This record gives sequence, C-alpha cells and structure tokens, in this order.
Amino acid sequence: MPELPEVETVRRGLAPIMEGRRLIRVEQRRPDLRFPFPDRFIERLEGQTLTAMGRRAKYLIADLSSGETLIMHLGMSGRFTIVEGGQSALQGEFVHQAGGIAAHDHVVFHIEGGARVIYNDARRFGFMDLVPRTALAESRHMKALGIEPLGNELDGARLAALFAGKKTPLKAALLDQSLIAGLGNIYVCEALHRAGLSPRRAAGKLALKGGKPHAKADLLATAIRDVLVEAVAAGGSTLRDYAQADGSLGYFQHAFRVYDREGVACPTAGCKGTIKRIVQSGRSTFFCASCQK
DNA sequence: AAGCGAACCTGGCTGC
DNA sequence: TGCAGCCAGGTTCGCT
Repeated sequence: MPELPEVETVRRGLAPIMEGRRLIRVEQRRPDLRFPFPDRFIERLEGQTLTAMGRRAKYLIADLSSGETLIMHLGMSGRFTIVEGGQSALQGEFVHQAGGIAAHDHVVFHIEGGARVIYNDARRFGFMDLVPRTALAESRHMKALGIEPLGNELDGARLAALFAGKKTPLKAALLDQSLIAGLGNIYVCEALHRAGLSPRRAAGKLALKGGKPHAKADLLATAIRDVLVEAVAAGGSTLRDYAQADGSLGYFQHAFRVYDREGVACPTAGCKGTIKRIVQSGRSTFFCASCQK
C-alpha cells in the first residue's frame, strides 16, 4: 500500500470526481474485506452527497451529507480506479466486454453524473467503515493515531519526546502509527538514509538531553518531512501495477535511494558503501551501514 | 508494559 | 512448463 503520499495522491484523484456529488448507487460485492462491512452499508451510502474528501495518516475520510463519515483504508493492495461517464464507444465496449468488473473489485460507487469509482483489493487487508462525524476522532481507527508528519507538530523536539525511553530500533519506532501516523516501510527506510541514521539504533538515543533534543532528531524530522513532501509532489510513488486514482494506466516511477536496492552503491555523495537488506521485526529494511550510524 | 513474531490473503517472481 | 517457496506498501493479536 500506499503509505501517506500514495493515499494523499488517491485523495487528490478522487476529490474532483466525488466531492459535492451524490452517490447514486453503491455495489458491495462481498460481505467483508479485512473486517465485515458495517451494518446497512449500502443503505447508509446511497443517496448521500459526499461533501468532502479528506485524509488522516493512511486513511481516506469521506464526509457524507447524512452526518456520517466513510473511513477507507487501502491495506497493502487496495486501489481505486475511476471510470468516467460519457466515455467513447470503444472504451464503453471494452468495459462491457469485461463486464465492467475485474477480479477483486469489491466496491463500486456510482457517482452522480455518470462516473464510477471502483475499489479493488486483492489481498483484502483494506477496509471501509462508517461512523458519525462527531465520533470520528474517538473512533477505533483514529483514536490511537500519532501526529501527522506533514502537520506543524513534527520537529526534532517532538520526535525526541516521542522516542524518549524507547529501546526499540528507530525502524520500528518510525513504523509505530501511534507515534507518527503515515509512514510505512518504504519511507521509513528512505528517511533514515537521508538522516544518516542506522535503522538499528535505539529510538531513545534521540531523546531530549537537558531539555535539548539530540542534534540528529532535527535531522530526522526534516528528512521525514522532505521525503514525504517530495513523494506527494511526485504524485505518490507507485510500485508495480499500482494505478493512479485518476484511472490512468501509466504509473509514476519514484526514485528510491535505498528501498529495494540491495547490492547497489549507496547514493550518498562521497559514500563508498553498498545498500544492504536486513530483516527487522519481520520486515525488510534497506540501508547503508557505512553512512547510516 | 514494551517489544517481538505470527497471522490475515492473494499474486508475482525466482529457482529448481 | 510446473510447482514449491519466498516475498510484498499494513495492521492487529497474542505471547514473552
């Protein structure tokens, strides 16, 4: 999935199609994804106008005219495809031949004006839920989330405070959504490389000392922000066949410096190291042992 | 209580 | 070509 930049890209792709429009019809093609769909899912959506498409961490947050909010998470393999209304005969024919539905298309939103938004998720680690807007912040999905890395809260001092006393490696601390919400495996690797910090280093080492954060804490906060801002600007990096929310077939190739680049020369200027792959808490970490201390 | 590993599920790639 | 084995962007649960 989609980490924060990819989810933000999806949000930006869906917003112009869905905001201010009514959900004419909704198809739910199976009873569950990661979790069961909420009770009366279809009935609570059909006829509602989608008033705003937002994002919190890796969650899409769609406000409805009913006062409820549709929470959507893409898990590992979730994706949205937009099929515009008023398309050419040729495209229409293609869609017709394919039945308009592909394997793992689990939810179809028919939007006022003719567009369809299709949610496809092969592994079904994603989910959708409905909660009253007023209960969103306290909902089980939002409740334990940490700070937004692109918000104003993230800086060296805050990072140092969050990591204080933690013996867990920086890699694990940065993946912990209850501390900073939105980073995933790729951008954690990228941010640590930019900051010159080893993923194995204890998170607590960046903690405040005498009221001042470790100098590296500022560096890491900046690296996190930079890597996310660049990825969002690039339209969210996409891997393999991950489709852009606008339904276009072309995909953007983001140049990762370390992720999935085992054996490649470290891109840091003047560094003679080679990117290594190790496993931390069951997941791949890519880093350069010679410039990341 | 923090901090691991396993589990959830399917598909794609690698190597025999 | 076939098939077993391993790996994948996330989160949650359960066991130290």
